[in-house]
Amino acid sequence: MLETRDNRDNLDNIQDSAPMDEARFRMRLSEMKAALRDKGVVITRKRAKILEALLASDRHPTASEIHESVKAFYPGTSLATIYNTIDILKETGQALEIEFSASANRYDGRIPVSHPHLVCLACEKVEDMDAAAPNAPLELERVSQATGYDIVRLRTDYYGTCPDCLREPHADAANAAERGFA
Amino acid sequence: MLETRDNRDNLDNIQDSAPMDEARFRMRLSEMKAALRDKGVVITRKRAKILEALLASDRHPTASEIHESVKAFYPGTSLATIYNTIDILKETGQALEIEFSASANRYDGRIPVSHPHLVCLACEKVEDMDAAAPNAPLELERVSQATGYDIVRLRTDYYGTCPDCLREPHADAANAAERGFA
DNA sequence: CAAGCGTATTAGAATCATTCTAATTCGTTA
DNA sequence: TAACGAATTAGAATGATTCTAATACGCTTG
Repeated sequence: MLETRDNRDNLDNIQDSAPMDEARFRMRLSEMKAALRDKGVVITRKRAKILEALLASDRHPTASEIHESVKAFYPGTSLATIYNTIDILKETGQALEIEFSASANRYDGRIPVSHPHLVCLACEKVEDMDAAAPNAPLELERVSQATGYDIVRLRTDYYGTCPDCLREPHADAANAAERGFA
Repeated sequence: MLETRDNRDNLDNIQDSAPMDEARFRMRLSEMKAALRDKGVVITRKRAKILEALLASDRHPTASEIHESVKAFYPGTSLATIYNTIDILKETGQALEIEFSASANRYDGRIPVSHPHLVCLACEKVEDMDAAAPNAPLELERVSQATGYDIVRLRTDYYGTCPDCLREPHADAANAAERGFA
């Protein structure tokens, strides 16, 4: 362990995450369901929709965005159910919470382990920066050793303005609907 | 620009931030005051105390921790004044906000530019990881170029349990009073 | 099909950090 | 001393999240 890694030259790989193709979507979805069932959690129809909404959005949805999405199918759904399900996903390691105090938290069910994000301060979307993940600045174990902390998670987020918002200064959070091929 | 940097071998430098010595404290304090005056902001006695409380704490205080600290000198002080002053500090680039949604935000007036933090999930303190700053994983400009974003800030935080809390499982936020040589 | 049990779901209240508001006070300068 | 703008205040408003206590649902067993 503690292997040395050279960070040069792997920047060419950086790219924001592409929309998930349907095959990957289905695979990840059953992965999540399986993980929940393993813990004895019942996959109700509402919960299934919540998982789908989480995966279908390519902007890392908030609890309330998921809520809107689910209500299109099950109008009576309560926000509490969304939070409840998200909690289970977090506990089982199936979703990553990306905390924001200024606005609502966002959730990543596609890549539930820590990885860099691109956060647009204009439209508030959050994109994955997939390729940079292996670039993780300093590995957890190494920082643990160096600091005496028991490090369990690394958060790396880049804040700025996304290309869309750079082009159209007034593009706001509204143009960020779900895609939803589920 | 876009110079290549090798990230190997500079891990030996990692260390959490030491308490600020008095000389550095005074220097940074007048730096902050000067920056505010430049913007036409009046440095009232209360505001001076707020700056001092921000600098004196080595755990990156919350607004309400600063409030407590200031109330020891000016009992009538309102929380709104704390937030008000923090806002000015943020606007003038004199303090960095470290957002947490689960609990209150914390503020860094010592090193107001983006740098890695060590966050203890047990006692909630936030320490600077000074030496790792030059290690910044991927420079802002480089990520900007690679992604098309206009990146303005990088957040890098390591979450875990600090050495103190590892030793005493029940050390809580209470044992984190201000030092206060101001 | 009916009864019973545990989980899921609900509406609404509670919490907590933060922001807002409108009124008051302070500091400075004339 | 008067007057103006900035600073400060208490308390209300906001908004995300969590809590609570009651109800509904889904499944199993008789």
